[in-house]
Amino acid sequence: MKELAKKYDHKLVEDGKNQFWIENGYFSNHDLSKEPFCIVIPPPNVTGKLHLGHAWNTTIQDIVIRYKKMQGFDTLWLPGMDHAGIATQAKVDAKLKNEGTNRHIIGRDAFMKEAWDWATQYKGFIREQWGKLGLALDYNKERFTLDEGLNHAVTKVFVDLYNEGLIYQGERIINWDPEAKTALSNIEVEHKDIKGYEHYFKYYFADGSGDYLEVMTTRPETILGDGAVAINPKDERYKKYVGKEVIVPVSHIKIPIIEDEYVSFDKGTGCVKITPAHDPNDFNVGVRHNVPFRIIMNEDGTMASNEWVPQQLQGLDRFVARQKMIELAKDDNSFEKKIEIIHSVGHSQRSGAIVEPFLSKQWFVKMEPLAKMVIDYQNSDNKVDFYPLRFEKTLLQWMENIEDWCISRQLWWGHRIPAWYHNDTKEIYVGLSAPEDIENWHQDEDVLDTWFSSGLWPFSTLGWPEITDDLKRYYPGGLLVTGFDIIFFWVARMIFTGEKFLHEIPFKDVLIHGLVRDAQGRKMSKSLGNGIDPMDEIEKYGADSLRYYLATSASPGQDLRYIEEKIEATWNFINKLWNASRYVMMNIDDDLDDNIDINKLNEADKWILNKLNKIISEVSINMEKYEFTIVDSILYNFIWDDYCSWYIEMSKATSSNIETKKVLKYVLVNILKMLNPFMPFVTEEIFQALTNKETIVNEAYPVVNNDYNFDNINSIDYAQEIIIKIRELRQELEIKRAIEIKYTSEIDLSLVSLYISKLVNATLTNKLDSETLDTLILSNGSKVDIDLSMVKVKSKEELINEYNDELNRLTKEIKRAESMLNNVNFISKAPASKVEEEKNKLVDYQAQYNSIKKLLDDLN
RNA sequence: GGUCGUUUAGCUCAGUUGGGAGAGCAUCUGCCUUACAAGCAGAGGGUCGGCGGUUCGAGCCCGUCAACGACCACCA
Repeated sequence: MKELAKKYDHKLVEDGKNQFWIENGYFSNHDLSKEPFCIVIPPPNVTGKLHLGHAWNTTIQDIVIRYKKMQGFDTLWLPGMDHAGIATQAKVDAKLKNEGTNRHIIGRDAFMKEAWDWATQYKGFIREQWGKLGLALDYNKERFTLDEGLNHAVTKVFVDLYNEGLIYQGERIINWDPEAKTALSNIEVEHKDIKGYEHYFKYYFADGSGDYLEVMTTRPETILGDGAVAINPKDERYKKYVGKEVIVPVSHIKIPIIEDEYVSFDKGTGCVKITPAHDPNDFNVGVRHNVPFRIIMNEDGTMASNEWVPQQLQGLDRFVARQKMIELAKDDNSFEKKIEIIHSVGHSQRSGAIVEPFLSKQWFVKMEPLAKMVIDYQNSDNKVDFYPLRFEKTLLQWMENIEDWCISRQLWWGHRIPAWYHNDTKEIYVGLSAPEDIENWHQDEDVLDTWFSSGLWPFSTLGWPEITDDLKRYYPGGLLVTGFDIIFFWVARMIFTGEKFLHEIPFKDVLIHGLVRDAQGRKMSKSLGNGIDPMDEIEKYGADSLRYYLATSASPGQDLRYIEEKIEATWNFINKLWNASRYVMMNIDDDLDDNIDINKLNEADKWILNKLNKIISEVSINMEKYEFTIVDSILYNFIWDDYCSWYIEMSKATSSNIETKKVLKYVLVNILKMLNPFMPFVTEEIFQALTNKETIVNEAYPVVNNDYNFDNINSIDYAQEIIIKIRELRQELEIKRAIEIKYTSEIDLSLVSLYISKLVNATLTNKLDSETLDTLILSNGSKVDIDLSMVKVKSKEELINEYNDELNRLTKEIKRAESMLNNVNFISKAPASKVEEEKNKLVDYQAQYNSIKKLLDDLN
């Protein structure tokens, strides 16, 4: 038998094990005779290293995969990474800038090579980190969202949706990121409350009367794009001006006053500048009233150089231009005032730049029919089950109010849009491959939103659109695990693409977790510098500690506050397991056979086997529901209290008994198996040493063994009551452990007295001569006398007080039980088992009461 | 404005079909009892945010209020 090191050293334990699992193909050899169970990993971005959120997310998946494997499924956990369009391109751009160049200088091909090199490097980092975490991934099937196969899937989806009219090209106001110089989808815009100003301008009437309309804007630079001023048709204040013209401040062009229901009375001044090319609402008004679309800004957020923009403003950054506009308006007496406000402003999720509403031609996915499909699906019996359930509502509400999805991005790093334009006729061709007379065509320069390819991940990774064996076998998957922050970005899109193209939603269950926060409850972020590198924590506490801590510290859907003391506590738990295992191994021989003869078991053996059966059943139920915090409390209490503190200690009384040794080992093996999905490294180490088997990962999950159900093991409960009482007495009366204590009992304790003797050095005798006794009333009311003649005993008053306290407590309990049992409604409505339970309690309480009453009467 | 979450011991959090309030850390006391002092044994500490309702019975279900937080929408 291998030996365990004297000290638990997580580094020694974890070193090499992941490599061992991979080399033996434990997670990549697939037994096709078994039922398949598949999880696809949420592909991390190739932009950086994994953070604690990734560690949490992947640990949960790993636990489920390992659990399912032990349950006899052919599990596939498919790894991969995401090319992360904007994010990666920004990183590579920054790198180029550092090297004194940029992507326009080096050109598209050279840039793509740089980006691929970047991606390859970061894929390596990520794989290394996955290895440290010990993830049961099948690396043979690893994919990347920009792989050729996945590109094939992306193109096919684009072409099919285009041919069906669900993808279209349109000129619209989109969210423009002036820093990344690309369009964004609505959900890539984060609204933040920031300080700004309401600026009030005077729009003088063109008739030279000197009168004016007051117009408010938060973005004065857009005044130059104004094509009209609108008022509400029912607004009596302004109705008379409709049809007249006003003069735009600074640019001094004339624009008409129009009426539109869109304008409200109570917001601003009731007069709204209409800037169709720079505001989505104005765009709609502009279309209705044929207001000219005047683009006054460049793609980088500087002011355009055209007839609408005065010379002094051309080329200025939009925010500089904003101030300049105010100054120029003051000069021509058209600036009224500004008022400071806090308002919500859209920021690019990736670059952080303030998003500019921008008129531009982009590709869109028509969402309504797709969203309806998802809603219908969730109303069917086949629906995806969300854990926790409330996130289904989040998804559906979004689907019900969905807007079309802008999918084109003005980037290079991504899936090229499969659209070509004819050089002469301007005709559009959309297809799986380029037109044959390619010299007459040029391809759309843009790439697709990263989430377009991520949205196909559950089947593109399995080879779709080819109908591969993997696709047939592993689609749809069993579970998706992800954070609530990407339900819209990712989960929703996988659901409708899966339903649309494979007519089946890509997973049965969706398990949603929250965010990892710092000890103060703040988001971990670069700007706060409060991020924690999971690799540092693994170095300090081991992957097992980190995994167990993450998996068991928050209930599903809740955020997790990272508290270092708690991961220390987890380390202590593993250390406890380690030492208990050492004890077991020190006491059993290599040739111990595993067949337990139930006729030779001691009371404690039966007791722990009973408990083990009970917790196996409870743990299994909660593993199925992903309730890992509950699994934790069951296992933790069983291992630390029942197994270590009670059973191992009691087993020392019968340590030479061969059946006890078998039970010690049997229970430990089952513990290791139940802990294995959570802490694969240390359980592997102990299991190998304990059993001489090759690995724990192919073991079957524990099941209830009906041979080990024993009735009436309550003598151990009585023994525990006596042990606790004697420990209290020793503490209170300062009786050293070396001094033996004698006691007598009304009930037969012959089967358990050896444990009491071992644990608290107390001996069962037939009769006590001593006059100085303390008496314990067991939970069944019977009496145990404890000899205290060796110490100064309690005074009569102290005893009377103690007994009275006890009687008071019991009186309350009896009253409570009686009132319940006298309640006709309780008897008739409560479950019979509950009524029975209360009756039994009452009998015990009364027995205890009578016994103590008698003691008290004897004293008096 | 809409939706959702959180509120339980000093701190961080569990508590899932409603049936006598739990853990870790912290605090106090006593122990190196040969697996474990990163440990063992004991102790103290909570009218489960407020109010109302349903129920034989509510931390748990319903209503309402409050505080904190998240997301969505709007923002001339």
